[in-house]
Amino acid sequence: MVNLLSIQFVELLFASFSLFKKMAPMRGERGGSPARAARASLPLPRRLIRQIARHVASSGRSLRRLEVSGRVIDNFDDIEDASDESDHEVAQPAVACGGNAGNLPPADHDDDLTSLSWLQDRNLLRGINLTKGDVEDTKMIGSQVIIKTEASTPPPAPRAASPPRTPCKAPPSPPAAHTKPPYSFSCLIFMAIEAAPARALPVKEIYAWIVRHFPYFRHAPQGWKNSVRHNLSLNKCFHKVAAAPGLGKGSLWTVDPQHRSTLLQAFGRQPIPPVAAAAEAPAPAKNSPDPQLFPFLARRLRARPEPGADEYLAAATVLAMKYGPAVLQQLPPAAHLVISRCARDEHSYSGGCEERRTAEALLNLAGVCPEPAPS
DNA sequence: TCCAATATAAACACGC
DNA sequence: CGCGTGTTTATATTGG
Repeated sequence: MVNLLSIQFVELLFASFSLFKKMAPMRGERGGSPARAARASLPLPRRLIRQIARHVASSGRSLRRLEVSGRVIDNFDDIEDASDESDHEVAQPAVACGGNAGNLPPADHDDDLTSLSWLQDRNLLRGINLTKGDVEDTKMIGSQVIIKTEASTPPPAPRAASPPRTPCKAPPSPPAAHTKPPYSFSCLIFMAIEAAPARALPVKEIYAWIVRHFPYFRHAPQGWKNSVRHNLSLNKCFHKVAAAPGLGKGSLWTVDPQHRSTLLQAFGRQPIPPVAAAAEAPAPAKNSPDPQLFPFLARRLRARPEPGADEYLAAATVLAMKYGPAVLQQLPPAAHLVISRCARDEHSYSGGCEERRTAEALLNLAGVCPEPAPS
């Protein structure tokens, strides 16, 4: 079997090289200072390295050493200090690309180099599975990237600043009751509705679900409920259906199946879930979901879903976002295949390529390895 | 700078 | 009238 991860990493290097070439006229091809030359020897885009460092930092650790294809980066001060102007500077890749263009992403994919979602898309961060503790940790990513970390000492002082608006590309801090969840309101609503047995909830229940699973909102300013209602009304992904008799005030809200992929894309724009929450140890941390959180989703996933039913992709995504990828490993391999096929087949309109990339990114994020399509 | 996505606030209507 | 729900508008923020 071909080492897919290695291929993907070669793609990363090739894509970086393409970007490097694209940027050349802007940078001007002059001889550089020694410092510049040293910076230019980085085997990864500077911004990419910073994003990896921030992701590692989100677990309370610090990035100490990053090894890419045998090339070592161990001075991150220089990278942090570098100006934005040099963000895209990448040395010519140290590996031969060997005419792998057939597997290259579309040209516009280069833009994704500046986005963490691109890392997910290319499956590079999947291997990051840091654990708490002070011992040094070494991880392999894509069999060619090695990240060494150590516990940050001292841990960064909590900032009194208000929580960042979501979504944000920066990885979220480890979950805590006082921190705002890194999910947008549409994602929160999506999760709440998808987790419901009937996949329909009245507003009140949506509030309750959010408060139950994200304690931040227990003491958040009341405006967030207004935001939820605003989101339900304005977001065409959510539909109001007739209220069941005896429900009381209000209607039931559902996710429009036609717009589920939009919500999935929104999920794809969310930052990677906190590594601590994604660790396979199911010991529920503070603010982490109850194991019984999504019994219906889990049942759906285990019930050999029909091919093409993208709600299983949604369910898989929601499950993985909440439990971590380990949840999906409990599923039969056939379920992985169905999810994979669904992701590839369901979107055949003009934007299908993007849809597929998003779906595959979500699968990667969820830890599901899509099987290569049969030729 | 522009734009899209999102958050937040507020006003208002409606029905119980 | 109060309250919850739903709609709409306006504005701010953030990141690409």
